[in-house]
Amino acid sequence: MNNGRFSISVHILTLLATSQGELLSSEWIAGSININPVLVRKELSNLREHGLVISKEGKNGGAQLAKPARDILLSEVYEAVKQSPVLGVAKNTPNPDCLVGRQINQHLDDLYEEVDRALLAKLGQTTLEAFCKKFV
Amino acid sequence: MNNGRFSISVHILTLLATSQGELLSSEWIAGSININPVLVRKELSNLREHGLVISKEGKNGGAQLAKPARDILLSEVYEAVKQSPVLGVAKNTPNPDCLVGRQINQHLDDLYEEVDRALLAKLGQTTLEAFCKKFV
DNA sequence: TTGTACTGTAATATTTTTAATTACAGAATG
DNA sequence: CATTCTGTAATTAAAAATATTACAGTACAA
Repeated sequence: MNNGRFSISVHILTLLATSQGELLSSEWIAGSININPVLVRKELSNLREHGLVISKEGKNGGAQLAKPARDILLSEVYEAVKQSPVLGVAKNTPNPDCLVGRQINQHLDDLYEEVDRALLAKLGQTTLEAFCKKFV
Repeated sequence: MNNGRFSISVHILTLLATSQGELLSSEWIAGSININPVLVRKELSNLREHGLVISKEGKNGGAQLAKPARDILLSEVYEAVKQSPVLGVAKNTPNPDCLVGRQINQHLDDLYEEVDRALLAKLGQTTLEAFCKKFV
């Protein structure tokens, strides 16, 4: 769902934020997270599309933050990564001959969107900078 | 993660709540959700352990709510079903030689717990009864 | 101007997770 | 005592998440 990718993106952004604007390579980042560099590049690609990082190709290339850590909210990271509400999309195909079955997906989806808004509000309380300050 | 199971549990409870205390069989419930009856029995088993339903074995057996729908919060359903925070457990095994890698799992877990509390607070605003009233 | 060290991305394979199925013992009813 | 349920374990199948391989393209630097 969203999980692993959120963790990975936050990890990447934390590394970038704590590296004084230096360009970090996907290989180096992958070494810190301990995952495959291709996955890192995929996440960087996504973060780039969402305006959170920029990257430079070629020798001595790598990635850096697109804006100061204090201007990045964790809710933005979540939005960049999320594909569906945390509780998921109601995806069963219930029996349409049943009053409950016929309507449940709609009601669940409504509920899931509400929950997601609460979650975004919570994540919006923390900036990347504040998160990074926890690392001592 | 938690997703499919939460949907299924809410569906089950909605059926029970709208059935006037009648005992519903797992087969019947499975027909409304359109999933395998064994999965329904597994979820019922879990809901029973959490005091939300009671069931009766043998012929003409089935399940019913353990208490009135107005006394069941959706947060209770979520707690009955959840195995880990919505955003997951930080489960990578990052590089301990890296300042960020060494600490990130702890900080992510802290964050995920906070988020989960916000989510529970949100779900705690809705009773099963209120949810059922949406079905017309 | 060419070797080297990167990124970007597609395609494939592997692993993990989730859901479905099969199987059967035990309980309650009529 | 046959029938219709539940409860649960074990197995299989399907789906999703991750990892790997492969390689074209870009930039630097000697």
